[in-house]
Amino acid sequence: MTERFGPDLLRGSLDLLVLSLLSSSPGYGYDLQQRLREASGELVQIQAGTLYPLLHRMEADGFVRCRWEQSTGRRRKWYELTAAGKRRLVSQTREWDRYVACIRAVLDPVRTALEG
Amino acid sequence: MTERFGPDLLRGSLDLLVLSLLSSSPGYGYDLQQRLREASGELVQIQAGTLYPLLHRMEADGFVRCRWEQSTGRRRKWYELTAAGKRRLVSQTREWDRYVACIRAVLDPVRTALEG
DNA sequence: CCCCCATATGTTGCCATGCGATATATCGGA
DNA sequence: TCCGATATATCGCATGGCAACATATGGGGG
Repeated sequence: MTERFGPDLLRGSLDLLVLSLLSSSPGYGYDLQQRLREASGELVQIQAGTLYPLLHRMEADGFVRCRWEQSTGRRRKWYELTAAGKRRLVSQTREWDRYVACIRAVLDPVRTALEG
Repeated sequence: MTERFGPDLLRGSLDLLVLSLLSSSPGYGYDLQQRLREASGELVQIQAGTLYPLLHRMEADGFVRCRWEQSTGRRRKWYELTAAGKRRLVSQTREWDRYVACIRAVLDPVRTALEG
């Protein structure tokens, strides 16, 4: 099994990943944790101590809205994207793409020197 | 002019970028700052308060070696990659590629839903 | 029936690091 | 002479991922 990615890498896109998961369908913390783990091929395992504060921040920023679900067995806090959250997802995705392209532009000359 | 990238994004690849620049040719702090600015199309402007500690860290880790150059006018501290630094560059590049591919894998389903 | 594990959410303190501000010094040109 | 670019360095702040810990409950096996 390949190693997990370090905090410094994750820092750049954890918000975006969660936004993206919520865009597929609403979810609660523990659920998002599993979905991310699965979707990333076990490579991104967001910790509880990271995820819950992150969700709280997003709620404070108005990107998600949440509601408690008590009826069906377990007590769960369901999150869904707001309109602002959807806009955020789009802009964050663009930003990420721009960033990746930019890094590639810096690395590529060296890369060809190394491999070519 | 497009906006600069935030600290959280930079965190994932600043080391790699500097390693990459030094792999092309040795350089001193201020020089690397300019080279990175240029190579990134003005998008990555590493601050002095970021760059110098970063270089010191890399030296402590044995990835670069440095020597003062006083003779030609200005006092400059030239850095070059060590063998460990070159190995580091290769492994960090691979790690970055793996990461980008992983994020893409998570984002792509949503992306097609948004745009397609 | 009880115990343990998975589920579920939360907080606390630690640590790494990018950044703005500040300090210091020198060179060259207006 | 003075100012801006060059050049290196450090300090304190804010951010956020993480391990550890706290708490609670549901369900299955012994």
